[in-house]
Amino acid sequence: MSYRINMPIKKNQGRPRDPQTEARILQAAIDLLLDGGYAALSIEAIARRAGVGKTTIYRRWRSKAELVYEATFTQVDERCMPDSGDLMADLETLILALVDEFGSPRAIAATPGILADFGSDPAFRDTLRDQFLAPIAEGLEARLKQAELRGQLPPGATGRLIIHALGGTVFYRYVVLGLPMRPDEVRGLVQLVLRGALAT
Amino acid sequence: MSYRINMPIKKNQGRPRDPQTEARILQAAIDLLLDGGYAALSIEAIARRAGVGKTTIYRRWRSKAELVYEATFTQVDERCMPDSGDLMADLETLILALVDEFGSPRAIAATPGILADFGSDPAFRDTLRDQFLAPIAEGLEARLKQAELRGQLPPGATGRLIIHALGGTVFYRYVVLGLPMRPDEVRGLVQLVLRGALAT
Amino acid sequence: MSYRINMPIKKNQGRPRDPQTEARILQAAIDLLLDGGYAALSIEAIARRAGVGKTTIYRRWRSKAELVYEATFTQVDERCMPDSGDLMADLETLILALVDEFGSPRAIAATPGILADFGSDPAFRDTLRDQFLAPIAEGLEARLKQAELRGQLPPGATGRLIIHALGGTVFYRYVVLGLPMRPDEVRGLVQLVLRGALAT
Amino acid sequence: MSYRINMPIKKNQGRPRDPQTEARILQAAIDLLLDGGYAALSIEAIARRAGVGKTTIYRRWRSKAELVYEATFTQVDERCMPDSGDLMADLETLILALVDEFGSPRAIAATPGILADFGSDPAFRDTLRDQFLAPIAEGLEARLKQAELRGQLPPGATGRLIIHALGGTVFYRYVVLGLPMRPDEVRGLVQLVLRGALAT
DNA sequence: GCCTAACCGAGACGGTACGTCAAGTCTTAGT
DNA sequence: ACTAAGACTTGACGTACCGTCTCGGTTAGGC
Repeated sequence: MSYRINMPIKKNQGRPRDPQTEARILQAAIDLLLDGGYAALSIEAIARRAGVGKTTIYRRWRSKAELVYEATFTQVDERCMPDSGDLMADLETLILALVDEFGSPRAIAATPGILADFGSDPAFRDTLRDQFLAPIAEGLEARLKQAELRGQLPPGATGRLIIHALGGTVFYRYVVLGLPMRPDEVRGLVQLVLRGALAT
Repeated sequence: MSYRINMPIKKNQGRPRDPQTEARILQAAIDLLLDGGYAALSIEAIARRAGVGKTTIYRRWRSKAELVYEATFTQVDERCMPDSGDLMADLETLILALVDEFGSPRAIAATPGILADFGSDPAFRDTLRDQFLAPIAEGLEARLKQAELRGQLPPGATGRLIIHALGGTVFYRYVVLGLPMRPDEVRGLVQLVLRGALAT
Repeated sequence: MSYRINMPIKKNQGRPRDPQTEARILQAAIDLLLDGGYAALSIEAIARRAGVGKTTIYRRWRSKAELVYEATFTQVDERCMPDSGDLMADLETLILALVDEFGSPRAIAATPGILADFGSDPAFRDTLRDQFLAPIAEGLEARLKQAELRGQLPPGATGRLIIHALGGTVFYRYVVLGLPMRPDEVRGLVQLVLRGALAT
Repeated sequence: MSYRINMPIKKNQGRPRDPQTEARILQAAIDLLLDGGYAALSIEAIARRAGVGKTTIYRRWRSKAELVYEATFTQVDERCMPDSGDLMADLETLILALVDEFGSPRAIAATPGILADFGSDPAFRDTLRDQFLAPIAEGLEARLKQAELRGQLPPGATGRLIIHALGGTVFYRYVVLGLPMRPDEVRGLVQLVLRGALAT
């Protein structure tokens, strides 16, 4: 269910893992990420900085990408779709939150690298999609469906398209172009897409 | 102007470069890219397969990313904005061409890696933007401006947003999700965005 | 007195050691020694094969060398100098027994490694000399002294030299050259050395 | 022909190996051997001290044992059998030279480890036998054969036995017991063995 | 019938070294 | 000046063991 794999299999055998160790590793990864970037990041360096053996890292994460992913995106599961009744306002809130998360220095530093490593590994891409994006997308999709039923949106299969257009634009700005999005740009984007959907 | 750097400095001294060598290197890069992915690609392997010294490669490209970029995206400059008078049809044509290019196996294999390597190098990101994206974006922007003047689009600075929304969605589908876009999805996207712009 | 160290300190407190555990460990060591050699032997592997925790091994032996030594050479103390009156026959008997012990597959596999590990540890070398070689050497020396008194050997300090020549030749054949000694070669050796001593 | 393996195959292709590099590596190995012993020696440490990449070492030697062997025993080929007419004096000279070589601190530190590593590798043991011991043994054997023809030794196949007894005793003293041999002990050994052979 | 202490298995932990791979630079001989 | 080959230093890879430690749990004798 989790993107983490090396959970201990048997229940309570052996010395239990030190929970602080994990925090130290993740923090070391973030620190190094911020001052060297993803490419300059190595498991060795993380281990060195965290004061930890390499095995201790490999015991927990299968690859640099998974480790950095966990170090970078954490609040994922807590995010949920707001529902104020005003669809456009809710979408704006959601995208602003997305921008907030993707616009953080650590996310900017980490995302392209993670994407590249996940690109060659389908399982990892699924992880990303399921763990990180799916929750948002599902909440959003449900909200759109609901809006459709309420008559706020015309019926049709535009839901997925809206999601991809909103998410894609944000990704594009941050990952490809490296240009942050101002709040008014977010509002403009939501208006553009939502009006387009309404006009269908 | 070009992302290629190591042009011979002095004029015509010494043995001239073998023009076939370049082709062999690019072909080797493509071959290896297709069956191992970007991460499994190394200058050494390319040199080995092309039957070429490593120096010969380093003389021509500054990095793996630049080499792969050139090997992957070539028809770039030749593309231009169609102008049939029907804006929506023209946009559809353009995005279909973009999808065609991004959807090719070699582009799918190369893009995330190139992006990651460019992400940490601002100069390289500019290269990408200028060489690859700017020509499209500029043509598109001009076309939109023209449409605005013709009264086919309401006045306002939505041009850049439209471009980012269109490009971003394609990028998101191919690079992040790994899902190809069908022609009808492209048409849906163009309609969504354009109608949104019109409704502003 | 013994090369084994970690005997329980306090008398009979706590759960007593399971005597079978020791046997299982030694057996595991022998098995692994026979199919992988001394170098491929690790405490971890022994523990794994014996179904035992590593601590259980470290509680009993200080090092791999000590463990393997005990696993390999066991009948040592029981051997004693034969005394039939015929010195040459007795020596032959003794050396044949030595050859028997050194020629066993497990001894061949273990000896060079043990020697190497003991080489850097003077205390361990003494252990080897005292525990393993000294009993033989002493019995032999006494026997030679006796022969001297009986007039079967000329007086002089050749005793130790004889011992080293006999032991060294066996060692050289098995450890250095890896060539087994046939019984007739053993007889030849004893004759050579003893006649040499008599001719002094 | 040589125990070194990774000689360049093709003739004069590529950058030639720096001859000084080899010397630096061997010297580093000797230095570390002398103050830490064979067991504490690692390829990494040698590379570090020699200021050399690990690959540069692996390019030249297959294993630590081969490298140390070359670093330790070098004058091998130059040694030859003296022939003064006096067999016993010649043997004494030879064994004194052997003692000299095996008694050096570096040889004492290296030999047990080399032997152990060679023990599990038959090819390496052959190397040792052929490269190092065979030249001595052959010269010695020829000399003994000659002595036999001259009537200085009784006819018979005692040659090999004599060689093993002499060499074995020296090995035993240095490698197993760690006891140096004094010149008078060497003389005693030669006398013992040679008189034994004469008495046959 | 507890208590205490040692035993035991499992496995986490910080290390060190392994042998391999690729990076980018340099140095040959030859074109 | 170009080329192919390959030596060179550097540094990271992922794995294997080292010897120590920390758990839950067992097994005895002494109180």
